[in-house]
Amino acid sequence: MGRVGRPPQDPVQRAHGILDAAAELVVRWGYDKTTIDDVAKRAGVAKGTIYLHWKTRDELFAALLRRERVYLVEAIRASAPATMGELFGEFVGSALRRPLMRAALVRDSEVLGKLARMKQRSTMRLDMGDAFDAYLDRLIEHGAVREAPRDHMTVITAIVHGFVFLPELVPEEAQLPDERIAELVADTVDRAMGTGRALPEQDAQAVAQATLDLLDSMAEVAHRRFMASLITKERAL
Amino acid sequence: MGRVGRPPQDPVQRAHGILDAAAELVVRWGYDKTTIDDVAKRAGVAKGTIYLHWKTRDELFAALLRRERVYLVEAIRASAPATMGELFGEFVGSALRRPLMRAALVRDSEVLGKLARMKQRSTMRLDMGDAFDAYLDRLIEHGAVREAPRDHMTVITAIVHGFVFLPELVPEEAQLPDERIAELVADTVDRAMGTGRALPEQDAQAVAQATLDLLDSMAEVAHRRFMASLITKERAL
DNA sequence: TAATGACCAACTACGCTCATATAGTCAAAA
DNA sequence: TTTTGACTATATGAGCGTAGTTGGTCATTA
Repeated sequence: MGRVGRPPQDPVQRAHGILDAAAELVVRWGYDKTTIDDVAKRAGVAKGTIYLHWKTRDELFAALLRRERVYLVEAIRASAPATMGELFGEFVGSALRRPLMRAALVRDSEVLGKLARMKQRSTMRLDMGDAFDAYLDRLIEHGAVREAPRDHMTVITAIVHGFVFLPELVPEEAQLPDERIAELVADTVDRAMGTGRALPEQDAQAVAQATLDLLDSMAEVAHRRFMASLITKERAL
Repeated sequence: MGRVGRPPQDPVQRAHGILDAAAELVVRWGYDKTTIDDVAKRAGVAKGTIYLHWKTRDELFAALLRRERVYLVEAIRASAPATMGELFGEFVGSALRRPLMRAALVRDSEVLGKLARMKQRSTMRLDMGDAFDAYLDRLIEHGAVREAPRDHMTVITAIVHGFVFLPELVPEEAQLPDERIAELVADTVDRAMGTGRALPEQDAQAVAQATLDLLDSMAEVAHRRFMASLITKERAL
């Protein structure tokens, strides 16, 4: 009995190819102007194939953003931040470098189109939730973050967004390079949240470890969510 | 020879009345939906009268925003901030409370309409320019601001905007009251820019004085610009 | 069995017309 | 002399029919 039909592709690999195409087109033309036909053509698959992976157009783009988050977290993790400041500095620096992530954070309607006007996803909160609270507690234990004025998450949100929006706020000639912005974020976060005192080596190491642990956990969550959105159809491939 | 014609109104007072009407309507209906006829009716003057003050609709609204700036600066001044943190804390607190100022800072297109998409006015920089640089220098002299990482203005812009945008960024249930946000801004700015050391009484007073001086100079500039935009026609009234 | 692309219904964009609304003017009123 | 509001030219937008797209399906193909 000879095998019939064409050899099956690796679905994950194919999904990545489709997302690559989608990413390219969305960054160039914006969500509203990017059609499924375009994506299929660019990815070198038939339109129907895309619908083997995602039930709707929107789900394809949801997967795209989830993948961006995976890449972002991995990039931050790769830079091995040792303090909370470095963590968020790298977050902003990397986000500014990634057009899609930047558009998602700034809700750039040129790029996101109607997506920007829809549900304001928890892109910012990054689905950290509990994990981040636990991280903060660990830092407080080690004296890296003061307990005082509370609302840590709020302050960090404001600082991070303030710097992410910066390119929109200042005139062309006053723009700073992304790296410089990342430095300023790191410095500002550390000063805003820290105790001002230098940490004993012991504690500094614990903080670095806690930071990496947080990133690992975030990477894992992000990755799992992304993988789950690669095949949205009921039936497996 | 008996005087002919109707008694002239005080032009400045009348302009304020018109701006009051405009402010109310713009906040309620947005710039795009607010017509000159509406404004005239609400202000109790004829349409022609409005054109005695401003050559175009846009100039009327420019004057409106300039007046908002005057009120904002006066409100900050009235709170007598003694540190740079308090200065910007009060700035954000007051701005959040004033719908028009808030809309201008956030570029809320619901309220500003096409105005938001037009020239991004120097609303934020507040025409402080040189005065603010001089202020910073004075604070550095007195040890209230460290010289170090430079880009002070950039950092402050980011912090201020981050907190101004906060209500747009966090979900309903996590909203903080304006007063709390103002506190957090004050704290964040002081920590981000300060030296961490406490100031001798002497210097603290000098800082407070410098802050008031800055506000006075800003108030004066804002007021002059506003007055100049009350009568835009060539011929005096 | 896995992948395709022709197909279809729904939607969008567009050109056009017409009625209404509106910014700005100016002769007349007070 | 100051203020007015009827007046006008332009802008805006609703309505509508058509041409062209586009998201999503599924019988057919390899």
